[in-house]
Amino acid sequence: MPTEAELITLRSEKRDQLLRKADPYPSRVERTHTTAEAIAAFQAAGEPDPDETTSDPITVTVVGRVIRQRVMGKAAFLDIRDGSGKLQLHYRRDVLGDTFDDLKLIDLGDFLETSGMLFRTRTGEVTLTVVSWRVISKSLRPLPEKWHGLSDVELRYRQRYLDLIANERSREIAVTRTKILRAIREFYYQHDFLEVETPVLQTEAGGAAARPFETHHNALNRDLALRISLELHLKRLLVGGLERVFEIGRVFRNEGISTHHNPEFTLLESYESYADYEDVALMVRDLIQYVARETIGTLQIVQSDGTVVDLENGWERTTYREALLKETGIDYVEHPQREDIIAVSKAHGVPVPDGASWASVLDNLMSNLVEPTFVQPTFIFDYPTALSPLAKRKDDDAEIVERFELFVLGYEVANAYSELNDPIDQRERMQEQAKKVASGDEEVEIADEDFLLALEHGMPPAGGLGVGIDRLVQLITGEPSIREVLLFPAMRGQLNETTPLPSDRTPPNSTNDADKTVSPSVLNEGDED
RNA sequence: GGGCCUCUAGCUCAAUGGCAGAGCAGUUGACUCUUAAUCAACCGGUUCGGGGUUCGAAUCCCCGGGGGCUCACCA
Repeated sequence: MPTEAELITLRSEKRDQLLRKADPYPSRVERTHTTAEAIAAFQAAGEPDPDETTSDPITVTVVGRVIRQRVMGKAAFLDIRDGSGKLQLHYRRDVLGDTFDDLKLIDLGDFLETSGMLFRTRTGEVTLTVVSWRVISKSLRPLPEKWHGLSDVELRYRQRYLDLIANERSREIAVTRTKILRAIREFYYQHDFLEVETPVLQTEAGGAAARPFETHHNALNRDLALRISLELHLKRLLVGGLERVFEIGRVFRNEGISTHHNPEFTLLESYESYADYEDVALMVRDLIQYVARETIGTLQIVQSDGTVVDLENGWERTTYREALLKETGIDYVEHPQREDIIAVSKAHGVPVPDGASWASVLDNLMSNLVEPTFVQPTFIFDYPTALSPLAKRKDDDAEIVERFELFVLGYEVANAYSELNDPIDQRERMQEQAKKVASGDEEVEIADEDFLLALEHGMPPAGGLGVGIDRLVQLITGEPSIREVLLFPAMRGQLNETTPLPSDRTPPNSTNDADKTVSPSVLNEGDED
């Protein structure tokens, strides 16, 4: 009787019947082996046959969620899954007696605790002969289909738990992501970096050119912003004498959503005193190679479209000026005037937004015409000073800073510089940025007095790095959309209305007197609510 | 925000202007080595919402909503 409401009602009634026998939601559960451990133990013992008296059978208690059910009269096979894998269970009426019939109360999705002996079936599958079993969690809603699984992208993102249940690939990505984070931490620990945490709520969001989210602190009656980068606080720590620090943290940018942008994303930043951007370039290459080796065991990474990214050999270096010149024939230093660069941009078919500064027009050119061409890992060194208010100028050219960005698959994966530690220059550069706000450029670095105060106490020379973790995970998993590597990507609106549970469910403690086996016909008539 | 595509049973999908269907899941029955178990019967719909055109709309048109891709935006 399957509208969704009816499916739920049926399961609820099975729950009630289970309640009369035992609590289907016990808090204490027994488990001697994961399913993977059980199979391994069976094999390690030489696969003793429980029907033979010559050897001791392997007896285990395992737990897991029922994902398939094949009932054949007086015997049944159930597949359960736990975090380690799957195990087939064999229920036999001649072994279980009356408790065999309780299988009727089991639905796909329920969690079981089962004890018994392992054997190998005729068709070769390691299987548990169930001697005793019980329900340890009853599922009230039907799961996605067992074969086709869940493919509706919207449901996969909004109800990720269903995606994780139904799709192996989804579990794989989630696991790879945590392995990547662990490998990053290991790498930094090995290099004597301290992992630190800095504020998410800030009076002014700085360290990057992006629009922040605004919020409000009631007790202080004060507007606050969610951070857009980690940079300015981490540098304060360098001032304080922590020589090597890193943070992996969520930052928030009030911008559009795309296959490479989510409003909140995970940023890695690290700062190393007495290093410069050349040191950082070597480090980031080592870091990414280390992460790839530790997580997927290869440096040749196949993307979903078949492109192979080679993290072993690429790593070409070019400069900002060279890259633009080579790809477009434009030598930007020959176009120092705003009107001039705008004309060049338009001549190359790149539209110019109203009020764009010289720097943003130039940057636009790069991101439209040049960056997409770098598929294999490529460093672009030496950015125009106007684009990089927090980076140190080159010794021999004040208009260029010691900065590089790393591009893979046409998008930015890392950004680094020799950090600007001259407080006077820093103040002027921030004030320069402030002027852009006046002329209509909304996304610029703001002058942060607290940060400048720290710098004025002296910050050691340092090399800093920022890596978009979500994009790195995309690269390593080969996923073309950032939403696939975020467990809960940002979605517009809400989950569609769902079928509520029946309202007359009795809570476990209030003993309900018998009677209430509602017949299907009764259910059909009553359209309550 | 623009363009293109998309939304049908719990899930996966058919039906292109003419009675809204199948598989899985579910219920009942048969079945003690199955594994997408099998066999039989049954149950299941606000076709995303609203309006319109038409004798007749899942289908065509308009408005709105969700989602995907893409462009713009976005280091």
